[in-house]
Amino acid sequence: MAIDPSADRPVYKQLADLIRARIEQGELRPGQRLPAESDYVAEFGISRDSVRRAMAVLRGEGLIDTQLRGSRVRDAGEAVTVPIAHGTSLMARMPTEPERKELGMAEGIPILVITSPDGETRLLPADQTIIEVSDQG
Amino acid sequence: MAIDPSADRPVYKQLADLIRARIEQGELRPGQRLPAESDYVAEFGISRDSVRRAMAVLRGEGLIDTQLRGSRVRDAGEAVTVPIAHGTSLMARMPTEPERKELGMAEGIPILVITSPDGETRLLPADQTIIEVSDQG
DNA sequence: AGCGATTTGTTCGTATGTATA
DNA sequence: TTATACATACGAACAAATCGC
Repeated sequence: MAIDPSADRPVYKQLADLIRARIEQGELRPGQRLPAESDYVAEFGISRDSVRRAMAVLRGEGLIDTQLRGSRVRDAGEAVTVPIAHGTSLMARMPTEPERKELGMAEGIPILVITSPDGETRLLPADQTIIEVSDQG
Repeated sequence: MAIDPSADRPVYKQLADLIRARIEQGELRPGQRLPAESDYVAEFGISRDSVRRAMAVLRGEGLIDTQLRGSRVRDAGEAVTVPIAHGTSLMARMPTEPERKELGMAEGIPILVITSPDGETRLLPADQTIIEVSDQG
């Protein structure tokens, strides 16, 4: 139930699993503030370092967003449906830190690299984009 | 050139920038072993904590892969071109830690979620996949 | 087969800085 | 201004896996 420091799985991953489950089960809803790091320290008797690692895992998964004021469950937000046409190719990767800053993206969000038949490329934040294959570009 | 602890940018991000530049410039090639954490500690006179944070940044960007034996520059590898047809929709996100383990993926690699017109979904590791829009699925 | 050295993984502690309420 | 909460950075210790001898 709680966290077992003697378990095989590291404490911070156990906590990440626990919080992730609470998010997926709707116990923590999008936009909602998570308890402070110190709350988790007190609740489970673990170090702040372990709590911060757990938060870093969840940020890396794009599940939470941490500002200076605390962490919140990320809102799925409104994704724009982008139509792409025949001959277009597409891939996804993580942005580098400078790219991420440039695009004003949160952590844990991939970018879509869309290459048109003419060779032109677009970078789109994946959390705001749904690709739909259409007849016409 | 080196790392300036008094700079605005955090030490670990400075180191990440430095190593990333070496990778992008080909000074560190795909498959090549990076210096050990202790080497960077000695080279720049920074803490191991900062070095590990820098490595975590680069792992999160999918640029390096760290095993117990050390970190290596990730090989671009062969991506399979997957054709998708009209009516298919697509999005990308980071896998959760359990998903990542399940799919046997390295850190810092997004997954492509492809939904066919019939509602069937496929999960594909983004580093092995290039999407190509074709007439026929 | 063993055994030590290397290297990363985890976890604690402490301290200081910075932004927000 | 004070209190809260996260960000960065140092140090220390031990565990676990791997490699070379």
